[in-house]
Amino acid sequence: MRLSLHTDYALRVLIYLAEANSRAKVAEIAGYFDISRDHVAKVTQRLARLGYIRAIRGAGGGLELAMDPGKVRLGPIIADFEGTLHLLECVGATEPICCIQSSCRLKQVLAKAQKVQKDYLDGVYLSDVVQVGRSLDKKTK
Amino acid sequence: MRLSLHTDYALRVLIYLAEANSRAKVAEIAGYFDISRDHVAKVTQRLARLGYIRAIRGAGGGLELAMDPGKVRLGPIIADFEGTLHLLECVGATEPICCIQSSCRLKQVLAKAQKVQKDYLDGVYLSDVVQVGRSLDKKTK
DNA sequence: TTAAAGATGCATTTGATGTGCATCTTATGC
DNA sequence: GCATAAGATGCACATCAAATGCATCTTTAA
Repeated sequence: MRLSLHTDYALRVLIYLAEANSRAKVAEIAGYFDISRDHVAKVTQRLARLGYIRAIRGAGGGLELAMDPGKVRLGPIIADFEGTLHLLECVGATEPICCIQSSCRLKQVLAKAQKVQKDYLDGVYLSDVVQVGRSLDKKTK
Repeated sequence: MRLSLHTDYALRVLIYLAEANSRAKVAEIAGYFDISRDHVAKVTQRLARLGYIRAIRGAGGGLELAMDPGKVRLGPIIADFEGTLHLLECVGATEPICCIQSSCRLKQVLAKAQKVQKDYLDGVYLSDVVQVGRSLDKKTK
């Protein structure tokens, strides 16, 4: 029931970029959150491939948000970074998994439980969780 | 985001007992679901301690529901078997975990996401997911 | 052409979960 | 009261995904 660290980092990177509102380097973000550079790099690659951020290589490069924070929903980001969202195996299965499946409605209940959460998160935007333009206390220049 | 197998088994045991509507042995349940006996035993111990079922030792013993299926909510069972339900560490923390915590509202959003799911599951009862009195197709015996 | 910055693959570590085994305790019935 | 049925419990090991660090490659601005 816990989200992976990658999801955590993905959200934090987006929040950082939204608040900084400018280009930032991987090393800078990693330093700010005191996380491994490698980790942040892997997360940002994925965020870039998914279209949330732009990664600019070369000197003077860095990362920037590629979308308006008011248009970035949290639900899909979490879904992208968490592989399966199924609470139990049977929820996503088309074939019967357990032998009482014919009678039990657990599957539908769990599917609904996932949906109410997903629906809520789909209604929350990046702009809802940040203070845009706030000046971040940079730890190191 | 996936529930542990113990939670899965706990729910299945309760469903089995509710449908069987009679005393059942650990070995019988394990056989029915084709699961390790040891696993079921551990789950049932916990269910017994939590008051959901009664475990009767000795010859002629077995397990029976200790509560009316119409009064057993799924939410608390899942919460009992899943240690932490916090989507991210910061959600359950009282101390600041990450350095943007002062400004970010991710914590509140994730807490709410958990709550909508929990609220839904709290409104679902064991009796909602079973067909009480249905005769189970016993595999053996 | 050099140096800055991100991209990528690999190898290793770690921790939680799952699994089986051995043994103990309790209760029933002859 | 002894033998047996059944659940309780602790220990050791296996397994797998997540996390982590390292080395190297690619792109691009100055």
